[in-house]
Amino acid sequence: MPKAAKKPELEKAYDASKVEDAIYRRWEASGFFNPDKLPGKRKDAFTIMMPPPNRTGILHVGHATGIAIQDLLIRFNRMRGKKTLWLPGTDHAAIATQVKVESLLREKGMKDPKRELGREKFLAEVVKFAEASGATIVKQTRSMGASCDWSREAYTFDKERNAAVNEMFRMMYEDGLIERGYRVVNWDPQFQTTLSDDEVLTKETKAKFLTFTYDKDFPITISTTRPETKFGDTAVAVHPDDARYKKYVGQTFTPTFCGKKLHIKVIADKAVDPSFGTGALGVTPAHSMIDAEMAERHALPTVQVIGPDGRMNETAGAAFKGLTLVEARAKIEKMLADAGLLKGVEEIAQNLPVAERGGAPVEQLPMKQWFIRVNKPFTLKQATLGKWKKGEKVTLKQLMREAVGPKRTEILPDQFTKVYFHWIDNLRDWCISRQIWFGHRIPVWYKGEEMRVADRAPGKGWEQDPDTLDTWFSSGTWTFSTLGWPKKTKDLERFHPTDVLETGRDIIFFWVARMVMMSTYALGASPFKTVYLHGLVRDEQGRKMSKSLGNIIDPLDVSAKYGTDAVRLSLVIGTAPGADTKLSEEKIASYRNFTNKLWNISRFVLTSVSKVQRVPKKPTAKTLSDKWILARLESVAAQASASIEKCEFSPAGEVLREFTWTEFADWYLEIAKIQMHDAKLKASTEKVLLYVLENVLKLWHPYMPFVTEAVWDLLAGNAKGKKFLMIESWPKAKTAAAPKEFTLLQEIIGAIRNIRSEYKVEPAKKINATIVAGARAKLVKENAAVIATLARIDTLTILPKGEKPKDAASAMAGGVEVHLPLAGMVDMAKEKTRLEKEKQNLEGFVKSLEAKLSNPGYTDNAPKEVVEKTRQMLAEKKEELVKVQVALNAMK
RNA sequence: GGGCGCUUAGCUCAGCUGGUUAGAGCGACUCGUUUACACCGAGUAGGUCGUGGGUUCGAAUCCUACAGCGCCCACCA
Repeated sequence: MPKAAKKPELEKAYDASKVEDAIYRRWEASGFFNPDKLPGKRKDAFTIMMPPPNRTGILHVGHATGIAIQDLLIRFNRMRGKKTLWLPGTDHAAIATQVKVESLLREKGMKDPKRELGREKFLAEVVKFAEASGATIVKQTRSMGASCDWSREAYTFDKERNAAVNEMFRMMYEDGLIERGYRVVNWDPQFQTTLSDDEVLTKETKAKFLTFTYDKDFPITISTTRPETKFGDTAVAVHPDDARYKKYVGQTFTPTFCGKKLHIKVIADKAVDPSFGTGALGVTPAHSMIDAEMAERHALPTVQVIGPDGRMNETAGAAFKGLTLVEARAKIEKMLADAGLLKGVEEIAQNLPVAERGGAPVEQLPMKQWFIRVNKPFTLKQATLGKWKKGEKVTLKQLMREAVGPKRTEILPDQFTKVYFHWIDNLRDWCISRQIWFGHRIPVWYKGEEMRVADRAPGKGWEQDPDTLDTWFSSGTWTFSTLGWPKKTKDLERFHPTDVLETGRDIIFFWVARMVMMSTYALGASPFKTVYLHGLVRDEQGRKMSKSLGNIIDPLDVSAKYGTDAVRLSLVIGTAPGADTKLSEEKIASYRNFTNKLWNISRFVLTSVSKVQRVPKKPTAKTLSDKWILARLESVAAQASASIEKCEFSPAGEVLREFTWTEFADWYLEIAKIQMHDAKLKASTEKVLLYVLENVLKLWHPYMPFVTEAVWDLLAGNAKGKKFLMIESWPKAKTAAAPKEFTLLQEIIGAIRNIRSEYKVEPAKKINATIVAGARAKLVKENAAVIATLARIDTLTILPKGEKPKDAASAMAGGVEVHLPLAGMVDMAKEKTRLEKEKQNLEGFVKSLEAKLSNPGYTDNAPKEVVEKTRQMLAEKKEELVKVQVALNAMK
């Protein structure tokens, strides 16, 4: 044990790299990351499920942002006495990981890794990679200081999560929500798999827009950018009101298009825009989802002419079979031109659908796949969202819509609620089967014509569906599969629904919506109370970070250089939810400066007090400055707490920063130096210093866990029952009015400093000051030492009100006059105009408030607090009005 | 095409439901090494709040039109 009186030795500059690892190891060893091991009675739970990073590589700065925000919330709530669970994990990310491993194997010289290795060996490679990647991610998450419960770590592809996936599939299948069907799907010819609508992006390209007829006898001219699909046309659609084509509607033609005979029915559909192109369009039900919908309305047959290999198939005719789409397109154009059928070629801008991964053009093809039906009513097995009872019929879409909104799941920033609803309204059935090897195998077994849904083979001769599930199917269960579902565990009961989901705004549809769907469906409750979305972290010029631009800021690199706390601050302060943020090393360096500032504040306090000790209770304030700093601390704690509760991390951080740097360090610390010279004030000043420091450390802990814990260790090092700052209790927060006299004191000091620089008094030279203090004489007298030191005055003379300082010439000789109150310097004419304007404004304001309060519609309907606040404001404004009037009268 | 935003100091942004003289950080400039900190301190300069109109006693804030920028969704075939 160190001796009680021994003072800590602190380095001049804070060196994060020397302390962080050890601190994290001590936190982890304490067990306090685990909610079950937290001390004290903790009734309320606070839960965050960490969005599992993909096991495709390493953490980037976006992950670091998430970790910083989530850890902030977790540490804040842990200190506030909540039973906090932050459950970490990783995502197998099916397609992304498989694609990554494939390309790694190619780099090693394999030409077609999947074919060369076969399913089993290839999967072994993927698993090996995923394991290594998972280990890296965990290590990196630790180094960011994440206080998550590693004992509950989950993986979207482990046994428990597989059980949850299978159970979810079974339930939905039995409710008729999962269905196998032959439908037009998004097909990625490069990776040979289906994609969900959300995995398809658009890319702007130029395309040839051909206008032509199928053959010379066909009466209607159509246009397309994709002539190769026209072999699959089964109709031509026109608008019902289009007079040009009315006579053909209902007729069937059998034109020969580039050597292939078609059966074309002319149909009328309101979806057709008569003003675009020729006002007629060839309907290709097999290769366009829009056309497929039209085909459904008109009972048209589907003819597939493009194969899964991205080439023309035999239905397109012998002359075209095997051609790539580009080849076929050129050939058709030439044939049409040669036959004199081509009426026009135009170059137009077109949005080409491409795969999110790989970027290959996506084809729309009819295929037999598994779908989740979002518009199909099913019978609820439990009361849901407080709106529906067990046994009622609803659709998944209804559930997803109802779960979000005021008093339900709240999305921050608010404007994303609209985006969410917009997406829900346009949502189509979700294709969940993928022709990817890496992923949860579809739990369906076939034997001849028979089909069963089961975890394991139902018997001999059954073969499992070769496909796997869309990775978001398993991620959708994340908030509850991580707690043991489908088993009815204690964790599930205690920690679900979770409190906050913090994630990137780019996966609101992919993930957030799917979690809402799965949780409301399976558990009858929305999976989280608040969704906090962060934006993209960009470089200092606002560009996306990418390897090719070489502008990537690796959170681990900069953490090593500037300290993890600095990196976390730079990601949390100065950013707004949902908005993209720009990050630069300069910004990180400025927050490193702040961590160092806090370190040095601590160093000063710890080395200048006679005894390092904790001061748990608010000490007695002996001076104006003591009163001021203690009141400010309380207000700041109240403000910061309120802001953090509302997930306003940046404002809270700014308030704390302002308090710590400007108020505590620049003002109070300087004053404390003076007070500590006074034997009568020494002991009390030390207590104030220690007390404020202790609370500053607490308030900052969620933002900068490492440096605060490091200092705490020094502060509480000798205390009995020493604990981690991590589990200390959050400062009690009340708003307290700081004494206004202190502001005046600051003004006096400022005024003298100004005069010094006005007279260009050399800095080292002390001056004499005569203060005409008037009514403030008491204040000046009591704080004479502070004024004299901070303003560097040698002798301070306080003159009673009305008496003028003697010689103006003394200023030249180093004597300075300070006239107080400062209002004496104000231009009277200007002041009068200002006051008159203010009077007018106040009168109007008072009038409007009175009108508001005399309106029963307002007083009866508005919330009580709001009405009360209005009353208070009225009283305040009336008082102000009187003051303004008095001031005006005094001027006359 | 539909939807959602943004435009405030040289740069990055705060500014909540209208209410003192519009703020912060970074940068610039001046001064200063006083034993917590130069990863620092004391100061200074810099804004007709995108433009026009409107509502109001009062507008950066509300409404409206316009201009510029961004994001999301859909694809006109």
